[in-house]
Amino acid sequence: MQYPEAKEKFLQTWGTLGSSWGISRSMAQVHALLLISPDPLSTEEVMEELQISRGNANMNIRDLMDWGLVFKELKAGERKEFFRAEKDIWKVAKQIIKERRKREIEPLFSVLEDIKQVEGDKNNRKHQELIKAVTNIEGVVEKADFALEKAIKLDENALVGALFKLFK
Amino acid sequence: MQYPEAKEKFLQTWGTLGSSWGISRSMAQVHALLLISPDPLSTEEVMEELQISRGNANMNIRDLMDWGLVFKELKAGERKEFFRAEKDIWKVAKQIIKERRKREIEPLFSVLEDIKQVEGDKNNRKHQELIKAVTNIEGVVEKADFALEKAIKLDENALVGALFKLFK
DNA sequence: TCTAACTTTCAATATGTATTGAAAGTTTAT
DNA sequence: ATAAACTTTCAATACATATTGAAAGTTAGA
Repeated sequence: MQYPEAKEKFLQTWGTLGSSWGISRSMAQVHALLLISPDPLSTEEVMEELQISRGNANMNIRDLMDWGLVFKELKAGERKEFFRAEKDIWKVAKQIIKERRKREIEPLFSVLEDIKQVEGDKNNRKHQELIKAVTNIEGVVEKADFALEKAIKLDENALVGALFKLFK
Repeated sequence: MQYPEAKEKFLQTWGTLGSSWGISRSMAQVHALLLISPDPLSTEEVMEELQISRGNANMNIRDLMDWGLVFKELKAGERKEFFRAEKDIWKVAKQIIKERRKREIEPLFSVLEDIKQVEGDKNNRKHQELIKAVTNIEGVVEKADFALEKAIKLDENALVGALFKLFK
C-alpha cells in the first residue's frame, strides 16, 4: 500500500469511528486530516484535500475548535487563518471525555431529576418501575461520571497501572 | 408532572442519549420502554405504545437481543413472544461496553495495523506524520481497551473505590 | 474611507438512514 | 395437509441530517 491509499484509509477509518460514536463523519475527517498533517492547514487546503465545500470546511473546523481539539494558528505575513490539531492522542481522548461530560451528563442528570418528581399513585406498578429505573440510572451515571472525572486526571499509564493492581 | 408525561420524557431522553452515542433513536426508545415496563411486552404492545410499525418494532427488538440487552420470554399457553429488558443498569452498561469493544476496537486495530504497513519514503514528512499518528492512536486505544476490560469485571463500587484511593 | 482578502451564515438541496407495510416465511395445532 | 397465528424480510418511501454555494459580514491595509 502506498501513501495516498494509506492516507485515504486513515481518513475513512477515523470518519467511520466518529460517526459510530455520534460525531459527524466529516467533522471526524477534517480532524483526521489535521492529525496527519505535518503543518497547519488553511480552510482552502482542507476543502481541496477532502473535496468539500467552503461552508462545510468552515463549520467543521469551527466545531473542532469548540471541542478544543483544533487551534487557530496565524502565519507571519499571511492574512489567512491556519489550523492545527492537538496530536497527543491521550490529550485528545481526555478532551473529548471532558466535553461529553459537560455536554451530556449534566443535562441528563437534570432531566432524570425532573422525571423522578412524577406525581401520582406511588403504589402503581408502572409508576414504581419508572422511578426504579430512573434511580438506578442516576446511580450508575453518577459513578461512571466520577470514574471518568478521575481517569482524565491521570496519565494513561497510571490508569492502566491502577486497574492492573486490582487484578494482580 | 403526571405519569404519562414522565414516561414520555423518559422515552425521549433515552432516545436522544442513544442517538448521540451512535445508537439508533428508536432502538433506544424500545429499550427505554422495556426498561420501565413491569412485565414483558409483546411486539404488538411495543408497536402500540411507541406508535411504530411492525417491521420497525421487530427489527429493533431483534437488535436489542443481539446486543444482549433484551431477552425473549415465552408465556405458558401463549404462542406470541414476549420481551423483557435487563434492568440492572450496571449490567446494561457493562454489556454495552463489552459489545462495543468487540464490534469496534478489534476491527479498528486491524485497520490501523494495515495502515502502518504503508510503503514508501520513510523520510517524507507526511509519511512520518501518518505513521506517528497511527502508532500514537494504537497506544491509547490499547490502554483504553485494557482499562475497559478490567473495569467491566468490577462492580461499580469497586471501580469508584479504586480510583478514589488514587486521589486520597 | 474604500477595497480586496478572507470568514461566516443560511436557505436550498442532496444524501444517508430509519420507517413502513404488505408479502413471504415459519411454526403450531388439528 | 391445511389453516391460523405469528415473525421476518425488503423494496418503496419518508425523514432527519449533512452539504452546498452564494450572499452577507468582517477585517486589515492602502
